[in-house]
Amino acid sequence: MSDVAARAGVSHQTVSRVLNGHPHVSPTTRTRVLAAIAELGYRRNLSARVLATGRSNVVGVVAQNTTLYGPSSMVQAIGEAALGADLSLTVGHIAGYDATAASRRIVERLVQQGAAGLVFIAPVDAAAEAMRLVPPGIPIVTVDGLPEWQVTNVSVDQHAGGLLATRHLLAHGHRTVWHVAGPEQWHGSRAREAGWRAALAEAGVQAPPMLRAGWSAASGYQCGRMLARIPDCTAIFAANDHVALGLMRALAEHGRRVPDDVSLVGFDDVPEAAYFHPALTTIRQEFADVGRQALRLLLDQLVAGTRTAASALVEPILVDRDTVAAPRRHQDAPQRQEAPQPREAPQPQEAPQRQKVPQPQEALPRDRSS
Amino acid sequence: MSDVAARAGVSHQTVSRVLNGHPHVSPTTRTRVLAAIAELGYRRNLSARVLATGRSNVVGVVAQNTTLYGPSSMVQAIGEAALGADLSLTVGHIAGYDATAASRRIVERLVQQGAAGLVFIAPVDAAAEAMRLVPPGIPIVTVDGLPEWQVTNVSVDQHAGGLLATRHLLAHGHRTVWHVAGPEQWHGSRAREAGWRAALAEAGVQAPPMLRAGWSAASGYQCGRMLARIPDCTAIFAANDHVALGLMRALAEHGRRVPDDVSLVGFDDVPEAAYFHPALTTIRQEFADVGRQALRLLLDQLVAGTRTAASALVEPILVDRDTVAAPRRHQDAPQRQEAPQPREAPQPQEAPQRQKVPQPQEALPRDRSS
DNA sequence: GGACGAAATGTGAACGCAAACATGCGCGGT
DNA sequence: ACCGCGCATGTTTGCGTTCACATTTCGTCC
Repeated sequence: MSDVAARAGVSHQTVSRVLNGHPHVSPTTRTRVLAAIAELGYRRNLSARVLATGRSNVVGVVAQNTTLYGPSSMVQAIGEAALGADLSLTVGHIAGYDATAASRRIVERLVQQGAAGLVFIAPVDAAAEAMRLVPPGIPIVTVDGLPEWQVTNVSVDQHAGGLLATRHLLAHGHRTVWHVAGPEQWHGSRAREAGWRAALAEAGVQAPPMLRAGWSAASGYQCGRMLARIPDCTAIFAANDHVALGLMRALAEHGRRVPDDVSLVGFDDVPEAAYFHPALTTIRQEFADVGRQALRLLLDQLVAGTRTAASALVEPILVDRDTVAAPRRHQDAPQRQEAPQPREAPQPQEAPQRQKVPQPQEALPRDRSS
Repeated sequence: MSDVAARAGVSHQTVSRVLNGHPHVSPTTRTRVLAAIAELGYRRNLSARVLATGRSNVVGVVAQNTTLYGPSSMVQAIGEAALGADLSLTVGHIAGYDATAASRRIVERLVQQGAAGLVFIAPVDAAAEAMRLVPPGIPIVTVDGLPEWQVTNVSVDQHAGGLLATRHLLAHGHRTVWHVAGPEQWHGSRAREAGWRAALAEAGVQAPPMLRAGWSAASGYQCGRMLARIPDCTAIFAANDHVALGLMRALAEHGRRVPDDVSLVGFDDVPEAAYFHPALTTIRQEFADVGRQALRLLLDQLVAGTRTAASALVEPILVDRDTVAAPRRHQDAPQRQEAPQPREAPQPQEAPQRQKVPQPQEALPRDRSS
């Protein structure tokens, strides 16, 4: 910086003023300084700046399972929003599911780095523990956190999602709705389950036993192998879209057609859900919206200078596609089970009127993979 | 720090020594200092440290399209490897596809932050441009970069992947293989296309016209609507698994069965590919491996203190599942096209011997979504 | 034309740490 | 008994900024 000052024939302080856009700098010196900066290829040292000012404009994000669609979408959205707010982002990626030690290290580092604020993507309790390590002065926002943590939180209303899915299935005339839930540790799983139970209760039907899956197609497949053997099971609410995919495969292998024999609702609305076979009816979570709101709430705290306990809920929406139909008449079902040709096609063109082009304007903007 | 020193009854320098694990500190003072640190909840200021030492242990990652499976897996792997190497990671997420401006800002910031090294996930040219802004002193590794950039690079051997896929289809007796390519700007797309052409050439067959898709199921679906009308098209090599999914749907809607009427090979091996309907034969990219190698190569440069131009190639592997079969005899095909019942089921249980359980031990460890 | 005030610029110190150098202590060897 | 060496610790300085304050310059009003 003093090199620049020397070259421009001014003091270092004037250079600093130019750099920070302070007033009381004459246009001529400003251009002279700017020219010197350009000629020397000078870049200000952010560490020194942080040291001198005591504040930084970096926001830390603590996330796990960032290969999953939800977390990665949210991190991406937070990143974009941060860029817009002229903040820089440091993302700490926690490996694996249980990760208290890893998250502790990450938080520790983020704090030492002087992060101005922290966003915890905390769909499981592990992340909450590390939150204690954050000095009270620095603002926090959780995503998918728990209200009892008493910090600003934003999440999708998972309970409403469970309600939506279950009601949708019941409205088509199903006696009851089965549920393949996600991992127990995830808050979202529990809330969706609660929503499912609530919808069942309000319809006055008893909840069938619940199955537990991971988030993967593989675990959905395992659950599906069980459910396919239960003739009474005509409607399933799946933990997420990939679990639904695994379910569909298992059902197909057992000759149970979707949606003719069993109806299915997923969760998330991953971009490819519209192209499953058949196209998946699902509950859409607007992850990008969640990420943006998280950053906004953090920003609010940053300018206020204090932690708050505000919160935002993003409403999920039902995306109706081809995996939900009215159940077949009850007497048909056993008849079908005893049919000699057990391995039949799972409904491809049998109901051509459902064969709508899967809304390209809806699915196109969201590209995945490779 | 001086507070700690005062409390422990030593000088600040001794505290510093303890913090950095320097020798020549007696065990008793060490424990005393440690105790004082714990009591005071002291945390060293990383900015000051960076300022004083001139070196930082943060690695910058410049990435775009981090919601895609590939990039997110790689970022995740880099993050885990970095944690292991006691480095911290700053991830700059570039929004959208064209992003020279955004990447420039991100690089600028990373450099100012004093990043010790940079990883560019650069599957398109946009990222390369910003690479010029990095001062020559600081090491760079690109992922999916181009050899002519003259920097250390690691990528999956996409050419070999194209070769693998095309040869596999040809080996099953297909006259030729069609290709639905990914976006032209992506280096990987071009390399896969080249591999496809090479395999075709070595078999002495002419390349059919090539289709261009995005990475999404939606764009695959659009391409599939065209290909489904071409009776000669019996084998397709898809840009990636999601494109393959879209293709499968379009083919099914036109009554063309996979693999009976047309065989299909995808790319990536996303966790749910084994649960597509039918299970997708695909080329697996070991993204996590790529990420780890990238960090290793960066580390090598960090200790060497110079940029190098080493590089690593990760070999893709063919994962054979249920979407590739021998083509039907030629006289069968037209007969099928003229059949009065045009909308028939796309091969569910007709070939039960292919109905293998989709290797749960392979798909289980990789959980996605929500 | 002088005084006053605002604008423009400069000066010194401090931020928290680590590196280099300086000091004090105890030990063993001749 | 003395010297010298190595270990343990303290002191000083500087990293590149910004901040608070001091100083100079310029325009303007009476």
